Amino acid sequence: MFLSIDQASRCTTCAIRHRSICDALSATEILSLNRIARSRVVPAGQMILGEGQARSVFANIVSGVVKLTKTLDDGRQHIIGLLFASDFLGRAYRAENPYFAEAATDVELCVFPTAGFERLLAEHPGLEHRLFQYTLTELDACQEWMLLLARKKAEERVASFLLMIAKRVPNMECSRVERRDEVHFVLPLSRAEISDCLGLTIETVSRQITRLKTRGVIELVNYREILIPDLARLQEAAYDAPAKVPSPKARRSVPAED
Amino acid sequence: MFLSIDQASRCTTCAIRHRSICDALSATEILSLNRIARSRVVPAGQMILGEGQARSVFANIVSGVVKLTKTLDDGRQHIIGLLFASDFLGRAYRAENPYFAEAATDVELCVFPTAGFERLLAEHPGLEHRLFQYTLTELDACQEWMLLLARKKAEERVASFLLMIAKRVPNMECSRVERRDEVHFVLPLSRAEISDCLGLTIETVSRQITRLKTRGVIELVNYREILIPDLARLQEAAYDAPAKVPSPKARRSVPAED
DNA sequence: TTTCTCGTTTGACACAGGTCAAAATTCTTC
DNA sequence: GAAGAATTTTGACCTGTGTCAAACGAGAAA
Repeated sequence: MFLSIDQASRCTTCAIRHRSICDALSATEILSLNRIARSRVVPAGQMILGEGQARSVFANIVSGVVKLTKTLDDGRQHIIGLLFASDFLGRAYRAENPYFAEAATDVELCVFPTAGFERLLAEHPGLEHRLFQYTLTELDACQEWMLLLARKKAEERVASFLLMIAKRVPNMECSRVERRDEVHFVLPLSRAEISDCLGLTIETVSRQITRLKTRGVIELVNYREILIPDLARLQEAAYDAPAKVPSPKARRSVPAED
Repeated sequence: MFLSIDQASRCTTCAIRHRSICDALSATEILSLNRIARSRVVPAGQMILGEGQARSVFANIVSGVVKLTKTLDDGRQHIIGLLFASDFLGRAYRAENPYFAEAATDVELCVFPTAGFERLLAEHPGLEHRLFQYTLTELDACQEWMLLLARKKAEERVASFLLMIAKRVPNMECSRVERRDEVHFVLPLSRAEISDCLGLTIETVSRQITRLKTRGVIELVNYREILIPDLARLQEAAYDAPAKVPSPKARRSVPAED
């Protein structure tokens, strides 16, 4: 399970080095992390971290997609987050992990042992600072997603989801020449998983994808492979334009004087 | 707007001292915060912080309830969070504030000027650590709420909301003697605001409250005042029992070997 | 090739929750 | 107190999404 990698070169050749938690760390901090890091490959569908599991796991996602899920005990479930390459997995300072982490695709991880990582966190304020920054970004994304779940219609949700994927999944092995504004990607999730992201059913997701296809907003190469001819049109379908200033209709409050 | 308070005694007599961000800070850190803090009272309905506003505001909520909202530009809106006494308002390290903050009830704040607070944050790792902890708790709550928005039915949502309020709003000015397990509180939000928390309409919230009343799970003293005869029953109605172990129906993934 | 399985789409129908409108209650102001 | 405004409840009806079931691929195995 643990691949042996040449320690000296690992971080210098790391593909996510400058986008992950490791960016903006001091040389000492990087070195300390490097010393305890272990590479690990997890096949699609395998559990990485159990909900309520005693201790957390800490890891950078090097490649692939990880899904984080929460479940009600009658089986209703929701994917509270997706982790892509350069994202960080693991909840510091929590005795129990509040969610369930599973590889959505084959995943490469750079794993840090729990005890060692927590020690480093205590020793290096720079590392904690970086993790704090990352957590704030997570919180932003989570609050944005709440708005989607609370107020967007099915078609807007599906469009928003595709937009999010288009922004984060790199256009790998793409045979055709890409035009400007054209995006091509392979969905890392099944329809069932997409519906668990969006608070919908499989059927509704499928219908809305068909609808977007019919309207020409997206093209399906096959079930998993999607081509976006014009990102702007998808963005429009996603209603991805939070108001800068609250509209008069929605707001009634008095502006602050101070 | 800025009340003058005796600096020396402010923190020692502070009601939220041991629950807020200020708890677990060193004497030096508390003193530094105290030095820049200003007390401020905001009447219900007044805006505290605008969405996308240039710089953030930092403050402890001393009393009252603050609502944080996000709005789509056709007026659809959602309350992404409520802040109660001892909670912290303000997003560090963000140039633009991602939400809109407004006093839901009359609110007492302990405000820290932006520049001063950020300087303290840089100087005192202990303060940043505390804020990080707080942010993690916020993220937990946010992810829990996502599950509610994605998968709970209207009645469960309303029950969950009342449960959350029952846990956080102290039973003030309660005339009748409280029995064991009996909770009594004044709703800090209107039906419209509750519906904006739950991703529902006013009418649906009203109907579900009526339904809970009919079933005897709650009692209405008046529109705003609610009595919970038995918290356990409300908890049941809220379906507030996330699975510890994913149910076989919902999960299909292979457990990790490692 | 055929057959099987799994994931996806499509169709028919039901119902939870949304929408619109009016009545009831509470709060505010005079 | 009365009058008016605002909030909440209730009712009637409608629609978007869920549910159930069947058909349709696309791979995998034989």
